[in-house]
Amino acid sequence: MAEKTKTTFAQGQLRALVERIERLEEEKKSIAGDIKEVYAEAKANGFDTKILRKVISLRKKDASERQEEEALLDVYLAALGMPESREAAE
Amino acid sequence: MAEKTKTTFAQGQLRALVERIERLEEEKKSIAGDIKEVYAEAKANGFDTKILRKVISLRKKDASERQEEEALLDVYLAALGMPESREAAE
Amino acid sequence: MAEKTKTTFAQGQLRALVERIERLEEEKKSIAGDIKEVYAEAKANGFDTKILRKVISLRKKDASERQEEEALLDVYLAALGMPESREAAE
Amino acid sequence: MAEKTKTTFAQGQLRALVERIERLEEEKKSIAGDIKEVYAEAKANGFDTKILRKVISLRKKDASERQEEEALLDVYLAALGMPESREAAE
DNA sequence: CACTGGAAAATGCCGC
DNA sequence: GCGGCATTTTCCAGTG
Repeated sequence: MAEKTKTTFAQGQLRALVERIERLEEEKKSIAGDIKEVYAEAKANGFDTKILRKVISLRKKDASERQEEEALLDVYLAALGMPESREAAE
Repeated sequence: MAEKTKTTFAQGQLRALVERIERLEEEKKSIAGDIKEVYAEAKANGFDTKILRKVISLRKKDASERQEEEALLDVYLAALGMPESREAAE
Repeated sequence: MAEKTKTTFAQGQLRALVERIERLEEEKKSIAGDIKEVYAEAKANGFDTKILRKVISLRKKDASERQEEEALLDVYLAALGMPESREAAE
Repeated sequence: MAEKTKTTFAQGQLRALVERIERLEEEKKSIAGDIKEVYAEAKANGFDTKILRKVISLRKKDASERQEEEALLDVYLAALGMPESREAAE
């Protein structure tokens, strides 16, 4: 029966998708826990975690800003017909 | 010079902490990307991602509800002066 | 001078917005204080505030669960191509 | 029956407390909604709400607190060899 | 007074 | 591109 086969197949697929997602979210959560532990350790060593978080977020911002610059640079280089020129600059 | 040694040590510690955190956040982000990919794949196979997300969140909610029930039980037991009664249930 | 006028106008607007927001946050804070007082009064009358808080949060959760169910229903109806079917139920 | 009277009284009290708290939380929520509206209006008038929020939160913090945080942040950033990183962040 | 847990705020993400 | 929603992060009050 074609319909049933299709439905069954879709069910199996769905099940597999849900499992994969839940597995990945599990991993993500676990890593989040690890991060928390590192902050706890930092605090135990006398660091101010609030400031530490700010430091991390500043560095993140710097990085993404740099990425933007690089993306823009790529656009300019591409416009000049020099698409791979800046590979070496990394 | 003791002070300088201490400062240097703290610097090294800070550096190490920042690196560990950033490494872990990298991993977390990568997994988030994987999850996104699974949703994309689901969509490509004809699944409605909005519903799929609902399914995932419902299952998550069921899990947290169970936890909430246990927390409530703890509160009630504590209120009855039986703080450790359900230790064994863990 | 058009530019200055525009700038001045924007300044006045900004000032007004900030004042309105700060005023509202003041009110919000005041109400939070009232809530605190009610809990204090409850405690003075022999109620266990921890349990009281649980009760409140459970009732809140029940409410949001109802909403969640309706949202889920919407998603399903939409998936079945019946986007406005339950408008009347609001 | 004294016990029953006491219990009934407590029930009525509890009910009243719960209602008062829920009423206040309702008001609080309503004001939060008003605040959201003001931000929406600000955005509609061309203001960057993200910056606007930052303005509000800066005004909330008192000056000396801000100075302390900034000083400590500078120390951390200097330890990481990023002395100028936070110029732009404010 | 430090810690934990829960509320509020902020950010990011998805679909339209 | 934006508005709304969900997640994440931050903050704060209560507790021991």
